[in-house]
Amino acid sequence: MSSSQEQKSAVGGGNGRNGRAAYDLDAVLDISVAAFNEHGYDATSMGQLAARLGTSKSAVYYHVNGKEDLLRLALERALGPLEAVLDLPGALEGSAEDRLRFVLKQAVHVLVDYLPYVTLLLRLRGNTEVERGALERRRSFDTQVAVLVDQARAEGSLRQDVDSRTIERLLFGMINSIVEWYRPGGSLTRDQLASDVIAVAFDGLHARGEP
Amino acid sequence: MSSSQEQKSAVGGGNGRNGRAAYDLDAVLDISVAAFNEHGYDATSMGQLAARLGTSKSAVYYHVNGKEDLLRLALERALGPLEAVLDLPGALEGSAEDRLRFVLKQAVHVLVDYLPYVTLLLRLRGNTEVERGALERRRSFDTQVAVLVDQARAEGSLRQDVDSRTIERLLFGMINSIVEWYRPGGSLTRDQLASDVIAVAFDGLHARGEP
DNA sequence: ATAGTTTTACTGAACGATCGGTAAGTAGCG
DNA sequence: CGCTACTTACCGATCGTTCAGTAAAACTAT
Repeated sequence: MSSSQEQKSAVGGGNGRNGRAAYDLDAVLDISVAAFNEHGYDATSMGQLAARLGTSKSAVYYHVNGKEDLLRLALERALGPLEAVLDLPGALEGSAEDRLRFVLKQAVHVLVDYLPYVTLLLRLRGNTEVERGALERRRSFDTQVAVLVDQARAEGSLRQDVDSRTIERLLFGMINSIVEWYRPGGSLTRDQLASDVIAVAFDGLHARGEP
Repeated sequence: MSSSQEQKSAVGGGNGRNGRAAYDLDAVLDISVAAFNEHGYDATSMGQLAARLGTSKSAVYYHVNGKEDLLRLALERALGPLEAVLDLPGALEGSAEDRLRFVLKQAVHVLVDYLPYVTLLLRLRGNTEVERGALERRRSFDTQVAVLVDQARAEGSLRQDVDSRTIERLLFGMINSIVEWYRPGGSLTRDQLASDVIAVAFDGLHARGEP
C-alpha cells in the first residue's frame, strides 16, 4: 500500500538490447543528479544525461516532463528531509543551545545521507521559478535556525561579541561546505563528522578547554 | 610606458551615438563577472553580456577572445591576490598559529576586496581546461594552508581530536561561504568580519572564555 | 591648417553546432 | 489487442563565434 520507490532500477545497467530495460524514476534521478553535480545543471544537456543512462534523449522524456521537472523532483528530495529536521522532537524541546546542537547535527546527517541532492540544492542560482522556489524554502530554513541562535544567545550560552546572524551564516557556511569534499565510505564516518563539526563550532580550534 | 589599465571606462555608460564609447577591459570584466555570478557562468550567454554592456554581441569580441577568455582573465584576478598572501612576511615568520591566523585573516580580506572575482572562482565545476587550471591552483593554495594547520597542531596550539585536514576544510568552508552573503557597504566592516571569523574559528561559539 | 592614412571601436548579418523538446512509429510483453 | 518502454527523425530556438563593413578619432604629411 505504501508508495514504494525501490523496484527495479537498472542503474549502472549494462542492458543491451535484451528484454525490457525498465529504468524507474529513482534511477533516472540518481544518474541525472550525479551529472548535474559534476558539470553543473546548466552545463549538463539532456543528451549527456541520455548517454549516461545508456538510452536515447527522448527516452528520458518518457520518465520526466523535462529538464526542469528533473530538477524539481531532485530538489524535493533534499528540501523534504531538511525541513523535517525542524519538526523533530529534539528541535522543539530542551534548552535553545541543545535544540541548536540537535538541528546542526541532524543537518549534517541529512547532508551526508542525501549528499547529491543537497549538493544540487546548495549550488542553485535562481534562474527559473523552480530554482527560486527552492531557494525560498532554503532561506526559510536558515531563518528558523537563526531564531534558534538568537534564543541561545538570549540564554547566555553563546558569545555576545559576534552578531547572531553572522554566527548563523558562518555555521552553515561550515556545514554546507561538507558537500564539496566529504565522500561516504572513507575513514571519516557520518557520525564522527557531525560531532567534529559541533565540536569545532562550539569550542573552536584551540587545544585548551578541559572536557 | 608602463602597461596602464585604467583609462576611460564608460561602465554604466549612457553613451549614445556621440564620440567613441570606449569600454576598456576592466569595465567589460566587471560587468561580465557580475552577470556570471548572478546567473552562473554557463547560464549566461554572450548576448546577455552584450545587452548589459549596452553594445552588440560582436563588440564584446573586440575586447576579449571569447567567453572562456573572459573567464580566464576574471579568475586570474582572484587567484593572483590569493596566492600572493602566502608570500607575505606574516605568512612566513612567527609561530605556526600566528602564521595561520595571518593567512586566514588575509584570505578574508582578499575575499572581500575582490568579492565578485573570488565568488566566480569558488563556483567552478571544472568543465573546461581553463576551469580545471584554476581549480588546480586553488587546490594548491588549500594544500599550503593545510600544512600550516599541521604545523600549528604539532606546536600544540590546535586541538588534536579532530583530523587536521578536516579542520582545514571546515575553516575554508566557513571563510569561503562569505561570498554567498557578505556585501560591502553594510554595518559589518571588512576588518570586523575578518576578526569575527578568526574569533569564532579559534574560540568557538561558547560564551565562556575570559579574554 | 588641411588632406590623407591608419587605427580604434564598433554594427548587423550570418555561421554551424547544439540546445530542450516533440511526433510518429515499434519491439516485447501479458 | 493493448500497454509499456522505448527508437529514430526532426523541430525551432539559441548558443558562441566570425566576418565584412564603417564611422569616428588619432596620427602623419604637406
